[in-house]
Amino acid sequence: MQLDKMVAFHKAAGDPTRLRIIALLRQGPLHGQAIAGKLGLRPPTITHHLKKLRDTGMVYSRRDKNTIYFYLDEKKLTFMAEAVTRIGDEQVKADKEWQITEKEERQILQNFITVDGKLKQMPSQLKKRVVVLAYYVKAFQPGKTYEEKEVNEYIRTFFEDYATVRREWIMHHFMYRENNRYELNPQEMWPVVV
Amino acid sequence: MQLDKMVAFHKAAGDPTRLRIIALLRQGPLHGQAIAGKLGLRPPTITHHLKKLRDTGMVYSRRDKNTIYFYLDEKKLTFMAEAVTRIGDEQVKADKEWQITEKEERQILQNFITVDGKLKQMPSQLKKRVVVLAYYVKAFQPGKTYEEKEVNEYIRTFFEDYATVRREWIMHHFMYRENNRYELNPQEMWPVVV
DNA sequence: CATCTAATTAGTTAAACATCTAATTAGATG
DNA sequence: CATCTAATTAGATGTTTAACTAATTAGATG
Repeated sequence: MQLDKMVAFHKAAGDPTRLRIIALLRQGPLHGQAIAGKLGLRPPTITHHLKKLRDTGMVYSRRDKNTIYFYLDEKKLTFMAEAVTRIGDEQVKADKEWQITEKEERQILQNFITVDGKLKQMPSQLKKRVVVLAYYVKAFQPGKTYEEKEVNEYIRTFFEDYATVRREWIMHHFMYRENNRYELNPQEMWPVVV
Repeated sequence: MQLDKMVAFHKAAGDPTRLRIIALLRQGPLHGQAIAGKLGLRPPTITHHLKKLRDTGMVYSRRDKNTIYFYLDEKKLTFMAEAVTRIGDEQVKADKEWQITEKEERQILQNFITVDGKLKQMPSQLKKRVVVLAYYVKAFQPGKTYEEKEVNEYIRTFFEDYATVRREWIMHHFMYRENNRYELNPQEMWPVVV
């Protein structure tokens, strides 16, 4: 995540009124007037704050008749909130040989994957491991959720140790787990390779 | 975590210069002039920013001769960064019968713990469970780290299902795990009971 | 198409804030 | 105790921002 996006996120979260809006939306969607009422503020003030929250992507809206409902995207919120705990990692990666060409990528996949698509072994070098993890995770459909069993079964079609692969997908933010179901993260949360 | 502390945290993190300072300190401690040099700013500016970072508790300092080194407290940083993803939970607790007197606490402990200190069963009601978890976790020394084996052994002196207890301690932020070692969190991170 | 509702934009005001220079303080050392 | 180094405080300046009122816009509906 780049610096100015992180700044925008924390600036957005760094205001009592906006934090209270986030707290309200965690309970479920609300429309502007309702928020204004609950907080004892005027509608334009709410618009002002919602604009900042929406700019970060953690809030989105849907219209129903005349009323616009605002929703909290808890996944995005969590991702952005945790980004500061990893700050600098991306730069380190960018410096330290983390650039990768398509040619290199092909080479890595060729080295670790057999002709019939099986993973020979999990690469121990981080960069290579991420390339391999990204390759296999693309089989999942964005937005769809999967049971742990399904995930395990899919992994076993190409690698025996399914627990390791599943754990690494979570660890590197390719997927996340909620209520014991698994779902692909948006690509912008994936580690920066290629 | 209360609202104004969260506001202060995100205000502190909502500035590019301060985020760059956090990124620098993640690599290890630095003194003021070094930070000023790396960021191309004047020392008073760094003092100004460090004051804000220190006020939140995520940065602390140690003196060595004439030079003051600034350290990042990554545990505190992580805790505060993640607090926004749980915002409102505490209020719900505070409303919903979450006040507890010392008398009630004694009663709960008496009900669930035998005379020789064993846990009869894990309470299913959240409030009671937290009371019990807090009681047993106090055996650990603040600041000391423990191997998973040690933790398990201790739990087994009072309850068979050590995995559950260990997991709940982590889940409720009584302890945290790092490099496969366990350590007590500061009490301010514990759930608000008593 | 006139009218209603909810949201947004425009413009104002007071407060907060990031940065700088200059002056001061806190400790260490000869 | 004079002097050095590093950090902090004080004060100034320009920018950002949270809140409001008043005016406008975007859609829905009779």
